[in-house]
Amino acid sequence: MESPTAEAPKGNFIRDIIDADLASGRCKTPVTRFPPEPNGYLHLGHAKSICLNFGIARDYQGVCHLRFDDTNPTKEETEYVEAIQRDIRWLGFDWRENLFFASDYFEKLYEIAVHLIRKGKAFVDSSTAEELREQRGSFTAPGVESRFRERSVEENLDLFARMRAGEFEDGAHVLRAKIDMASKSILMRDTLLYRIRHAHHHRTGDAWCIYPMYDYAHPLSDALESITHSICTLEFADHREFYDWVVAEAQELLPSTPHQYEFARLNVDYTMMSKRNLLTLVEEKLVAGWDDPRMPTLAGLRRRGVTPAALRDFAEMVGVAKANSVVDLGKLEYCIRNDLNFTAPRRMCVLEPLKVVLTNFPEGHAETLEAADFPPDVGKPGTHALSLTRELYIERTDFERAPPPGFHRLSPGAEVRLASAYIIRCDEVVERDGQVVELRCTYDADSKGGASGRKVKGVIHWVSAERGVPCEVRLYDRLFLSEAPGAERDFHEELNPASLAVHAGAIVEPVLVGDPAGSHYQFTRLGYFCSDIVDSTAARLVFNRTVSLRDSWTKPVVEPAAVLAPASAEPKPDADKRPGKKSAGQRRADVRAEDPTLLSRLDRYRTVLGLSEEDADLLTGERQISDFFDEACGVYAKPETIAKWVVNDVLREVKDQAASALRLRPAALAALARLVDEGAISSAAGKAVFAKLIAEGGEAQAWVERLGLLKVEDQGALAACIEKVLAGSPEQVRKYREGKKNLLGFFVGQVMKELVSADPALTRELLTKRLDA
RNA sequence: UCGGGGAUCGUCUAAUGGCAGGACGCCAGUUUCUGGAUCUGGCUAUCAAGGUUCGAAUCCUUGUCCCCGAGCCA
Repeated sequence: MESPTAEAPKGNFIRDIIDADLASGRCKTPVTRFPPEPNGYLHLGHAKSICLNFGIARDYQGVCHLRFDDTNPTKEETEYVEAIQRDIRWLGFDWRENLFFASDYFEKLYEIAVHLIRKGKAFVDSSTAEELREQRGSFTAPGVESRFRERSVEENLDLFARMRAGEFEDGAHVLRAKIDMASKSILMRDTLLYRIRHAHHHRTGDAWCIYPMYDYAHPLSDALESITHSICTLEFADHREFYDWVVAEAQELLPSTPHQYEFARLNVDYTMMSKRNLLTLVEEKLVAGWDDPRMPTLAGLRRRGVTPAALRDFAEMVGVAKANSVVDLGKLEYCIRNDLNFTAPRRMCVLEPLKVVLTNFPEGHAETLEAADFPPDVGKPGTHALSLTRELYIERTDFERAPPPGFHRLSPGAEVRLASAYIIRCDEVVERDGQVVELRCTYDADSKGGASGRKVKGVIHWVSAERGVPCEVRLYDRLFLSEAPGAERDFHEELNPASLAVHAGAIVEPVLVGDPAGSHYQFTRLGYFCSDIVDSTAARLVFNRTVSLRDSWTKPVVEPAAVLAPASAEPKPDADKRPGKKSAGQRRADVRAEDPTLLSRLDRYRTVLGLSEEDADLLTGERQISDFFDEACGVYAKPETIAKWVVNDVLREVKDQAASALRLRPAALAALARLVDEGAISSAAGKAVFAKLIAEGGEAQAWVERLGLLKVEDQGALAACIEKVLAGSPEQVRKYREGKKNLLGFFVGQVMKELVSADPALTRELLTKRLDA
């Protein structure tokens, strides 16, 4: 029960890739990196990335570098560099000696640029920004080549040197890669490498006036650091092609070849995660700063009282995948509670005090009680002293003049227990101007402790009026009213006006007065709190509510989102008149239109061979496929059978290679089809042989013999195998007989694993008979 | 419109041709000096349609929907 946050890493597709790379020897130990740009504070989304990258390094005995991607001097500041390091350390990760800056590589990057120019792979373009934009083309239209594209190497070298020397104004020239302006990917259309920026850099000062672009600097930085797995978010997937291009072109000057992998960035509902918008919140003073407890920044979460362990647990819980998703804020809250429940000592604090006088308690007397720091189920020792006096405060909301049904708290004549103390009964309600101002109660002096035998349904928190300490308590709600702030409209309109509620007149137990700022508590029945690391002082205690307790009594009255007027129903532009992508079917038709042979074969396949419309279409979309099919039919004249094999199995294999590159020969496929057709081998065995033919080539018959796949005629062997499998899985047999019939597949699978040559159809039949007997 | 990436319980995520599993959430009960925590039980999913296969979330085909991309930002 002690450490609920297991933090045992789940697998994910990136770890699968690393496992495979390790197994194949592509890399010995993984080297990852976390590459923030120092232009803002780290947030929840970064936490996921940090946990991923540093987590891999930790679990594989690898290394994770911290590298600042500081290639844009106009946006980056040292303040951010420091804050980022502080936040990563706080989260619990350590880059050891591996702290890097892209700006450390500026000289090397320049050298590589010169190398590219010499190779004729880069040129200085003197077009204006506007010309560049126009010439880039669009999604549908190719770009046009710059009129500066064919400058000589010498001229490029000269110009680039003078760019560096500061001879030109900002924007006068850029260095571009020379790739292909007609590329389908806009990012490959002579990608920009360097721009002129006469700006002061936070680290290199005024040493440079040309700065590399991300697309150029990032892959090279990875390569220079021998990063093995460069993990980034999905929106960079399009950049991978250029990433590979630069690394390949600069290979001679690089110690390694890194690879990029992309995962889906974290989104959390009711939370805005874009750095740009977060900066706006800060700049417009809509929040108290980057560390405002309502911010999703690590600094804000820390100040709010969220623990690093909770964040790590959360990162683990949300997983790593490639599908865009929006995570419930409730999951984060769960992780926070699940950590703090075991670590935050219980104290009592009254937010809205209502005075209670214990009429049968002696005036001027204080009874010292012992209160447990944790409830018994947490299993942690520790107590603290608590003073009970004649006058005390309870929570105003814990009293109801006319209690609703099911109300377990105080009401006229009702009894309730003061936590860690006695049971009291409300005898009299004192009102002034229709307001309840005081409750006069009597306490049962024999009701202390569980041993008294007296039980009441309600237990409420309280603080001695004489001994309690005034304090300020800040309650937070989500900063935004809408699930996806900024998605449908300007986020300013979606700010939650009630995101901060200050209780300036709260009263807390005196024991926590000397505790250091940032101490965590559970204020009983209210939630988890943390003394504010900025504003709380000994003279004036200030607490932030990190998260409330789960509450199965107070139902949410109004869903805050409901308050928001529906966004003006702006229909998505041409959602209905989307022309539809050019389908593969269309492409096949296009190919046939150019090739009369295919066209006539289409007709022949349908009419003479009697193939279905669909198969005939599929087989005539590409000359090589059609040839393959014809050749196979020539060897084994069963067109429908061959068509099935080609359509369902061969087509898959030619997705990323040409049919002519296949090791599988048409004749071999034909022979295989015949073996299956004639019942010599089962279709399952056929698939196995097919896989071998694809991987290694050869003849079907030879593989059948080598793998021992000839169908077993001996039913005795099969029956014995079935018995063995059933005996080995009594639990499954029981479940099957109880009605879980789809376990049949499990049994067939077991038998096939045991006896590869078994006929699955027969196996299934025998199995069914045996199990249903 | 072109290119890239996706689609599994309400949410997040597993299952790599063989038991659709876990977590959050929700509901009911248990228990409790926190209407907390615990424990027990329950809830709900393979985008659609065809095909291949003894067997498909997984392979083939077609279709639908969603996200990203035309900064001298990262």
